[in-house]
Amino acid sequence: MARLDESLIAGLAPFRKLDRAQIREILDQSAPRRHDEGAEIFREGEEADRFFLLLDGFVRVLRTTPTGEQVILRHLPPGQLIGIAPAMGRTTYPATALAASESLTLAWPVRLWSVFIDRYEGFAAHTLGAMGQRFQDLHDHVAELATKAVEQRVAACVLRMVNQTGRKVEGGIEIAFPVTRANIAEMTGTTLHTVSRLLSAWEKEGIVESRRKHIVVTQPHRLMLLSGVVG
Amino acid sequence: MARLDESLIAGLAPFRKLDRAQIREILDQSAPRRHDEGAEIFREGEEADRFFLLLDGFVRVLRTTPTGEQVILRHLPPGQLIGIAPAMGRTTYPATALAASESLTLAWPVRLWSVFIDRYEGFAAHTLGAMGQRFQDLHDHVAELATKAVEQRVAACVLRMVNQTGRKVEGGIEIAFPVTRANIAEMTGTTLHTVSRLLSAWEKEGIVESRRKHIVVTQPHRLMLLSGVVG
DNA sequence: CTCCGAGTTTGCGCAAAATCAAAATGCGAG
DNA sequence: CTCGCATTTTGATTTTGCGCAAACTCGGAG
Repeated sequence: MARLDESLIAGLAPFRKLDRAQIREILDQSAPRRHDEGAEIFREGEEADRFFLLLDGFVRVLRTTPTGEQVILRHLPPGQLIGIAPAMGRTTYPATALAASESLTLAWPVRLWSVFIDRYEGFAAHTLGAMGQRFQDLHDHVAELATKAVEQRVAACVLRMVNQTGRKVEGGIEIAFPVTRANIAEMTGTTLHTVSRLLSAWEKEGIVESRRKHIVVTQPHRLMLLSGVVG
Repeated sequence: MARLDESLIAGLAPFRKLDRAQIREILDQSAPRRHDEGAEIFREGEEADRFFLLLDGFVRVLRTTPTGEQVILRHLPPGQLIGIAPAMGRTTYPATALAASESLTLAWPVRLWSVFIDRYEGFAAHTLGAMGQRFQDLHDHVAELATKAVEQRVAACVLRMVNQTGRKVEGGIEIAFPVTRANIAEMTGTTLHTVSRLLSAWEKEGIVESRRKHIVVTQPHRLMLLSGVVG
């Protein structure tokens, strides 16, 4: 539990306004869970009977199309509530959540949702704020897919991951969780072949360095140019 | 105001659980507005100082990219609350809303939002439900853009409009608000040329009929096949 | 140490769709 | 009725990026 304690600071954003006793109350009702990399936290279509707080690690939210392809909708960093579909009146999860890296969550039975909303000040506001942010992201994502060329999309995708989760290392900024070419392809609506070609080209240009499942951006500003956020 | 009265029945879904006196109370605080086709209801980036209930007509929600292209994110039918970003902690509107056809809205100053939430039972639940639905739609939209080929996307887009707003006419189902080829292109991330070619081809096949700004689907099941919702 | 498999790289040809260009068609205003 | 503009259609050309195929590389299991 040393790991848990150390994660709590980062992970308790939704409960920021609460006092120590209230936090204890909430934690006492939760079940901590550890998820290996790649493990399924919940699956699309399952009965939505729990919601989670991501304490540590990263979660990939994806959807499987009727024809079997997977689309990665979003990555979530620690501190986010996940699986909150039931709060929006859904009885089943609308997407699947996988641990993108070894992760730590707290899980609560869904009936506690309304209790939390009623009892803890700031909880509802925090949730709505998070939903607003996710709307924003989804709108961006749609706009990007609809207007940008493949290279721009991939550049924007890498930048987004860097912004959300980048950590400084010598020589650049690295993405803090394992990402394969195929993952990036699933996010950007292209193929792993194309992603591989682009990353190779960028590596030749000195814009990024990548080992397997692992990307370091050495010249973020040049990626920004490619992504077309500026003229 | 005859028009308004007649619209109220359809438009008051968010207040379904209220009694007559409560509805009167709410209406008394609202300002009705008429919007011509193409008129702007609110604009991306503006201070979000009001929210709206769409009583009649259809609203197009769109976003303008830094490079000037427009992306249509969604169409909203009567009965929907729009401009509810402030409820999610935003101070500015995250997208632009245009009247897709002549429309009628009620507008409230944003400070009433929390009053409504506190005072009227079912209001919060209705809002959350609507947000859940929009998340679902956005996820679908992303998945569609990411995995489907152009013809499938356009087919799915036409079907979506038909499902949301279709009205039966002799010979098929028509989309109830004006849509141009360019509009469809903005929704599906393609060009109006391609959309035009597809619609022409479908017309030759007898799947749709279209005059300008106006589409009637005569064989929905064949569009479904094209959209790839089935194997 | 070697084997194996997941992940990655690369080449080539092709089909889909964008772009360029131009004409045709309606619709509404005067 | 006619003009002008917005919308739509269509053709020719070019580009993009996907599908297929094959090879390579790294890292871990035995």
